[in-house]
Amino acid sequence: MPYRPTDRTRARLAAVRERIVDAALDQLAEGGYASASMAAVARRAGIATGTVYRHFPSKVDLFAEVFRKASQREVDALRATTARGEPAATRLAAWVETFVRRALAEPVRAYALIAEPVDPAVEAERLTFRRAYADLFARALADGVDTGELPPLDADLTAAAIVGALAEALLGPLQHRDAGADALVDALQTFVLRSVGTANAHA
Amino acid sequence: MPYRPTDRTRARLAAVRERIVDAALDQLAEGGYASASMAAVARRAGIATGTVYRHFPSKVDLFAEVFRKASQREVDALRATTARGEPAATRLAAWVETFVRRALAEPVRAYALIAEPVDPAVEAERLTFRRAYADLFARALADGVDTGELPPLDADLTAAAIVGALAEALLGPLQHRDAGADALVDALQTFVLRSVGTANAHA
DNA sequence: CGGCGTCATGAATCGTGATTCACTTCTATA
DNA sequence: TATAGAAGTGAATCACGATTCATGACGCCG
Repeated sequence: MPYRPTDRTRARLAAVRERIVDAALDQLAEGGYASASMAAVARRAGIATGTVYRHFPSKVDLFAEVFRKASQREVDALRATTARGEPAATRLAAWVETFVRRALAEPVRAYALIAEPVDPAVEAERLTFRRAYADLFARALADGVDTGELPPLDADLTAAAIVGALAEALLGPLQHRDAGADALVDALQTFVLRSVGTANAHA
Repeated sequence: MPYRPTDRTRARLAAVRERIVDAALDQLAEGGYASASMAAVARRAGIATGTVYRHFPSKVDLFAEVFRKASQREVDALRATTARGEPAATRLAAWVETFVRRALAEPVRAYALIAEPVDPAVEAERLTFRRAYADLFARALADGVDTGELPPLDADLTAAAIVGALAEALLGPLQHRDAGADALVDALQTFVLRSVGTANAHA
């Protein structure tokens, strides 16, 4: 029984794996998916190309994890801004603001996560990103409908529509740093709150 | 001066060019962008691969024209449903219905036009598609604001958001033929009309 | 320490599909 | 009809980046 990875080794491997995912995220932030070749990711992680394949069987698998991690991070950021008890309108407004400001702060990464063309197989994984958002919104919407705060609506469809609206509305601003973030936040909050039947735009 | 293309020849060349574009559109409808290789388009048009290059310098140029033609066709379909004098709410509701039903009728093509991953350079051209829609909506919104029918809003941003909302909300239904079209139309009309501050969902 | 796997390496391989080009077939004139 | 060029052809070329794999280095156990 000449070999059995020890804890120390196992920990080092896990660290490398994480370094690869982080490198991929950084690469996305810097040059988008187009720049995220396996060679580029490996170089950034400080390892050889082939080593990436000791941790992920394929590029698709790697980016599945990358998108999963990014989704988690973004959704956590939204979650942190409000608690479940607060009025639905307040929560939605806060989420829109956070979503927009975070996207504008990291436009290249946001574009890669939201809309940049990726391989079809990776596209499927990117859906986790949008779905994670949509789920969050859908739950808040359903709560709002239950409490009578919001009028009846299809929570899942509406949530998807909201996510699509935010993404599309951001596409222009993500490329050309034109309008002020404040105005953008304001206009999108108004749009979203109206879309769910809440007139009072600002809680 | 031994050769100079005659009118007859010029017309035949134009016809071939158009046949190529139509073949590309058909290919999109049948197998999406993923299936639309230059060889496949050429085969469908009944010509050799190299011949395509006598009409378009590159695949990007070909698909620029393809998306332009598709956009024109779709936007014309929306335009045909309403006239400029009608109430903004009526027009929006009609457009949503037409948009959704046309997409559901040709899901593969709709997916290719709306969301399928494409080469980055082609992606830029696909924006013409979304932009054409957004422009149409933006003009109607601006009119509605002018007449006082709609509350003040950023017409361009709102139009983009609406297009994004429709596209995203359709993604699920385009893949899995699950819910009924009627319910989808209804929910999206409600969403859109609310989002522009018009409570009376159905004109 | 000695030897058995693992791990890491990165150059070479592979697959894919756009693009090219040497050649053939037409078209339009004299 | 003969000829200069244009149009059509499709197999070969090319580019590109994911993936593989022969080789060397290292960690683990007796």
